[in-house]
Amino acid sequence: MMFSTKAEYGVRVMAHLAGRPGDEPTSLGSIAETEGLPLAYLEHLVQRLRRAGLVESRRGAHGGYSLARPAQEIAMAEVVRALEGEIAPIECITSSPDGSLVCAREGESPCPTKLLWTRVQGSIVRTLNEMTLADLVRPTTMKEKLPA
Amino acid sequence: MMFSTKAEYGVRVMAHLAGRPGDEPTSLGSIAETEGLPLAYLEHLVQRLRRAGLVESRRGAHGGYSLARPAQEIAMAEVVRALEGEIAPIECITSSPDGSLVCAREGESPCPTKLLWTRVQGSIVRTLNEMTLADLVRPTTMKEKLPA
DNA sequence: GCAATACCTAGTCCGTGGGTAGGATTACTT
DNA sequence: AAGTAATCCTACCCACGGACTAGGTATTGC
Repeated sequence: MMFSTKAEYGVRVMAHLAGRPGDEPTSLGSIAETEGLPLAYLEHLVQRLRRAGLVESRRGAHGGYSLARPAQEIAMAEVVRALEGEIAPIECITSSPDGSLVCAREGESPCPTKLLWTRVQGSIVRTLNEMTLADLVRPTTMKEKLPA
Repeated sequence: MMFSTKAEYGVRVMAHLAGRPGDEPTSLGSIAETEGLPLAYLEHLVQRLRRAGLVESRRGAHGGYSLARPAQEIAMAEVVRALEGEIAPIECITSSPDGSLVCAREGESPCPTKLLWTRVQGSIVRTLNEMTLADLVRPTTMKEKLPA
């Protein structure tokens, strides 16, 4: 697999929060329980989400987490990036501040394989940007419903 | 990074082979030297490529490796799959024999996140299938040439 | 004050990536 | 026949990160 459980669990937490439309925060404990995920581990992940400004927290009793923005304004690329770090298929491909793709292997003859990895990265980032959290909680096209 | 150096190095080896159009095999030693990669490690990778039927080998003196098929008939998805194993963004998403995508988490309520990962996988596999080895050695569009 | 929660730091365990080492086999060359 | 250049194969090693666990501190509601 190419993404770790950090992305998997983290996305599930976000989807869970998006499903609770009330502005009352949801405790991580309840999320961990209903999702069947280890609480202590989720704490790490949700911190990443918080530092990225994707969720807000309220401490103390009846505290918990809630989305920092409406679900349809949260691109999945942000979520995955917050959880996994920069999205790059291989190390030598990273995106510079201006958004263009850079090959880290500088002086060398430009890797003939650069074209491949840039395209792969492009397609990943594009699909991740096209989807928002809202698409997860109420899927846009449900045509591929599983047969019995 | 989402793919390991297995994919990176392996693709470079394939691109190297594609650049040597003669049917004389190329020794791994010379590839390792010109590409600046560790020979002993490449030996492992190239075995995967061989077992996948992507390269052919000739043993003994003046032996080496050559492409099993013309470069334009080798989809990069095959290469990456041979090197990295099944292409799946996360563990629960895998492709069944008939090509459809399956969520491993069976009885459970189908992960609401499935839609996300299937799309991501779909876009990766699609771009990887659209490109062939030939595209790497003589890129189709060379517009994004690096500035001095 | 007490309980429930978020927050923080540290540490553990284990698999895998990224190699090395060393030999066995095969085939060309002389 | 010997030597040598290569593939092939098995085994091993080490460091790093993923996937947690543990234990404490700070904050808030009741």
